[in-house]
Amino acid sequence: MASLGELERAVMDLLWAGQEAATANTLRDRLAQTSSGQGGAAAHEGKELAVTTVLTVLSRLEKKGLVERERGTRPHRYQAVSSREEHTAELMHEVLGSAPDREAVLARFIGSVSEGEAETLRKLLGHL
Amino acid sequence: MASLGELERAVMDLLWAGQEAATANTLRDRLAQTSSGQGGAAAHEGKELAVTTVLTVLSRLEKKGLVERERGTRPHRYQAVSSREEHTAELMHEVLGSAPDREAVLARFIGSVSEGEAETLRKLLGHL
DNA sequence: GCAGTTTTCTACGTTTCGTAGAACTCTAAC
DNA sequence: GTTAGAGTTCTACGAAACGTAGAAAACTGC
Repeated sequence: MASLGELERAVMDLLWAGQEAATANTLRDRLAQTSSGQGGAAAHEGKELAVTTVLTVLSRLEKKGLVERERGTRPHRYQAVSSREEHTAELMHEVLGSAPDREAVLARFIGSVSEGEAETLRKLLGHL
Repeated sequence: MASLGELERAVMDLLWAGQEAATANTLRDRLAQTSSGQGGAAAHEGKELAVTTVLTVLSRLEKKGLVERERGTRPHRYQAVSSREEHTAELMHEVLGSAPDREAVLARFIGSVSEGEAETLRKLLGHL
């Protein structure tokens, strides 16, 4: 129960991009616009989706614990529970966690990281 | 097309555990045995599967690029394309790769790694 | 109270995965 | 060289996840 579908991801991308909570309608509009400019990460191009579709997806994302909704206001407002970075990092831990030989995996992982990122990691590890 | 089903994972676990290529029959037998001892990572307990089931799963894993088969010998022999560590590390890169802010993700990731592993990482990074 | 907006319920088509029978293809023994 | 048995491929079905959305219910402002 970790991976997202195409539309689910598109919605999360919007929620992660905009810092404020958004309504289903807003999201539907943004989904329709995305990718009109140039090739972003939008698989859902100019497609005009029904609002109910977006709502269904949002409910599913809520059930998965990725999205939180304010039920107080009438047009409910939705927002990501954690930032994209937090979520991605969590996912990485999930992937890593299922391995009995974590250190060996980390070794491979580090082996194929760019020098710039390696430098960043060194700094981060120094702080511990 | 990255995540595995329960049975697919069980099969991969066997292929990763045994260093030699195995036949579908062998795998079926091992799947049946697993977990008789104590709680391993075997969701597929004493269940006796049909060989065709195992073959289907192996074919799917082959299509996904996780498994390789020797077609020369008659009972085809199957083996993992890459080690579990390689595969897991690759998965981690996949997860990370989809993020625009890789460094921020790495920061979060490192932040929640055990001290022992941090030490390992420091060593590995020193070698670059 | 009513019209419009918003949310929930229900549903259907597609894909993935567990599962396996039926049919086809080898190989070894005769 | 034919055949029986082992092995592989084809085909298929049920369950779950996901994209998609209409119908119905709930709410809000007038």
